[in-house]
Amino acid sequence: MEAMELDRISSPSKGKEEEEDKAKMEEGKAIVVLLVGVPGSGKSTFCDYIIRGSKRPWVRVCQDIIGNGKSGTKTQCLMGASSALKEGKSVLIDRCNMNKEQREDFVKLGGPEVEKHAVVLDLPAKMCISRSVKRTDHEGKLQGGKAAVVINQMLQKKELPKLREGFNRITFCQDEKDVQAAVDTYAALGSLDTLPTGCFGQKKPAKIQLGIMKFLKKVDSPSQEGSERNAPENNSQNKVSREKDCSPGEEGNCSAPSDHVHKEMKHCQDQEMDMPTGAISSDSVYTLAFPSISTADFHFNLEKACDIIVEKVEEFVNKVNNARLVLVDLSHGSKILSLVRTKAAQKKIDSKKFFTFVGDITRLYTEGGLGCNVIANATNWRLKPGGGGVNAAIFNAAGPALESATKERAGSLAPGKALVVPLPSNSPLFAKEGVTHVIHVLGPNMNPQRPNYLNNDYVKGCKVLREAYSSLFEGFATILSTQRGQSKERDGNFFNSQDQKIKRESPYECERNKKVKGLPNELGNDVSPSGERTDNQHHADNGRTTKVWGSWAQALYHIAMHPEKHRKDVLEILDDVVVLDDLYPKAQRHLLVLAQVEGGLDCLADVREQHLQLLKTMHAVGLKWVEKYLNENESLAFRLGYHSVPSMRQLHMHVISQDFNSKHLKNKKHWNSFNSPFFRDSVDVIEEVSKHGKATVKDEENLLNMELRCNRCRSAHPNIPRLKAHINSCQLPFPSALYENQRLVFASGKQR
DNA sequence: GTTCTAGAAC
DNA sequence: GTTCTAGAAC
Repeated sequence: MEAMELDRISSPSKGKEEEEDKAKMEEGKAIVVLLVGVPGSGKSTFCDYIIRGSKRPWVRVCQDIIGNGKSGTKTQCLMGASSALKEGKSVLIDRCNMNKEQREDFVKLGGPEVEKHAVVLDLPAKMCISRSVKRTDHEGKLQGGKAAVVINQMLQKKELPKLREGFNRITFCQDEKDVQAAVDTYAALGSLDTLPTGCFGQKKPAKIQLGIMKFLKKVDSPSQEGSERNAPENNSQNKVSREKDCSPGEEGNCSAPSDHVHKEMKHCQDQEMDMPTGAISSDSVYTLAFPSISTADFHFNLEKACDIIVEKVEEFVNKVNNARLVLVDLSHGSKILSLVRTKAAQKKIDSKKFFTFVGDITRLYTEGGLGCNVIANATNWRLKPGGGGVNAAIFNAAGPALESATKERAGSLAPGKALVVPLPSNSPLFAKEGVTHVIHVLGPNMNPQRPNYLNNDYVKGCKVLREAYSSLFEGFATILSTQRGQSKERDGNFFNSQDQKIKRESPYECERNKKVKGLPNELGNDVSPSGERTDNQHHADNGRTTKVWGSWAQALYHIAMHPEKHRKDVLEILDDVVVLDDLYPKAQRHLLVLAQVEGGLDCLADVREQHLQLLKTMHAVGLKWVEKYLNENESLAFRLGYHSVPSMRQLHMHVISQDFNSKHLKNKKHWNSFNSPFFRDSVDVIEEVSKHGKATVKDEENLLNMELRCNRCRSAHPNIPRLKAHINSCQLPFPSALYENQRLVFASGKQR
């Protein structure tokens, strides 16, 4: 009797209709849905609702009753699921499935023909415990006081599912609304319907501020505040970065950065690569791995090729943040890698953004621990598998999915061109390696045995090779501009990407819109509301970032261009700077020193070595005003600096007193824009530009969103009013770094 | 009920 | 950049 093993609830269709449904099933894909959740999270109810309302035949496999109505084993569940799949039914796996090990055999069920989904019922522990404690009729006999102990133990070991375990789709439910939405989604699924792949419903990790609230309730009393005051700044920084490493939904239950990062960093030490310690973790960085183009089978001169690689890499890395390039070669003794490393070091290319790596480009993640979203393929003009080198390896590793996806887009490729191909999710390269795109690129050929032979014409050859790398990196840039702006529907979870902030109502639309409204992305190219690039509005020229500035963001630009027309608004007009009070001062004294240059010097990212003198002038003018203000009120202290990513166009330096006593300081962004690394001290900017020809900008969104800490004692505060109340009276010294290098300017003889 | 935050609109 | 305001947090 089936009911003994499987809690089968058939579709509402009966007789003839059932036959029809069965026939349809043979065309559509069956789905295995693994429920993931502790007892009391509502897994059984979830299944019941789906089965009750669904047009698709479902079978619920419940470990609690699979042993003749009693608790059974995982193997019994696997067998039950397998036989249901053979009948063309979709399966709901109703067991806790709390860790990867528990899930892995289910993910293999039915092979690639069967879709594997996970639905995570990540409801508040309190709720699950209270449900379990109350119930008296639980199938698994887990009820009463025992439930609380078991649930707490399970939660300690909780391991949220990842796409890389082999799931096509993961839905995270963190409240009843989410659960209802997931039920509706699955219940509405007809036999032929499929659901989009990727992670859905992940929300922001537990807010840092919540933790602070709990903390403050216990310790925010005058007598105890000292201990917090003494907390070194580093601790707070570390705390934030660690919490950002949490998987979404972990609610502070995280322990360490992902295994992947460990693996990668360990690998860095083992491998022949110049990736420094402290390099950007792949958690947050889009990575393109590429082989040397044309130097293998196409016999292109190595020296010349290396020069071009370094030249093109330099161009690209100057344009982007938070993306990196990796030159990959199979051979440990690769001459090309060592040449490129040397040249890159000479050019002082940021080794966080570019490094070399020895390994198989098709197994960078699984064998090398290096997560790469995009890989480049040195292909042939027919865009076909074969040839023996990288091209054969990539087509082979990616399976037929890549070949057909490529064919859909182009039939051939000219030398110097590149073709971006999104990798279908059924490609093993996507599933195992986390590669979302392959960029085919064709370089110049110096091999008489191959097509398009250039007969040693290196003038033309170098031109084509340059073009090839430009096309490749532009292709990568296009991926960045769309992937960054849009949701991470496909690859959102593979490398545990940061910035998984998704809104409640319509996660993907909102995320996309937010990016449009927000700061420019790394290339300075915004994304239109439809998610497409609007090239008529955005462009990058000569490495300078550009973006569209709203009308409200133009005010400073107009003043800089025509200061004489704004005499009433400005304090001082000099040859190349204009000084004015900030219209909404965030402190007792807050003025702006505005660069009076034409040609679109809009922000710190646009600053180059040629602007060094201007930066020094701006600093000197700022100091002159500071001196004046200190004469008026010697109790003040000042910082001079820039916002990493300003809201207003035209390079401007803030000169701001550190009291932050202002009615205009209203929100977290205001505070953190002056009191986190987002604020770049002018002295540091000048030093960076004179040493490296450009300034560091820290434009991570989380900097503006980080917890609120006193700029003197670094104590944490739950909200702006509380912070303001605190800073109003805090007299402790500023963090020591501010006293170095004259970052903090105060009246001589006065220790602030 | 009041305070506060954060997203949308400008 | 600010203002407005819904709704979350208290």
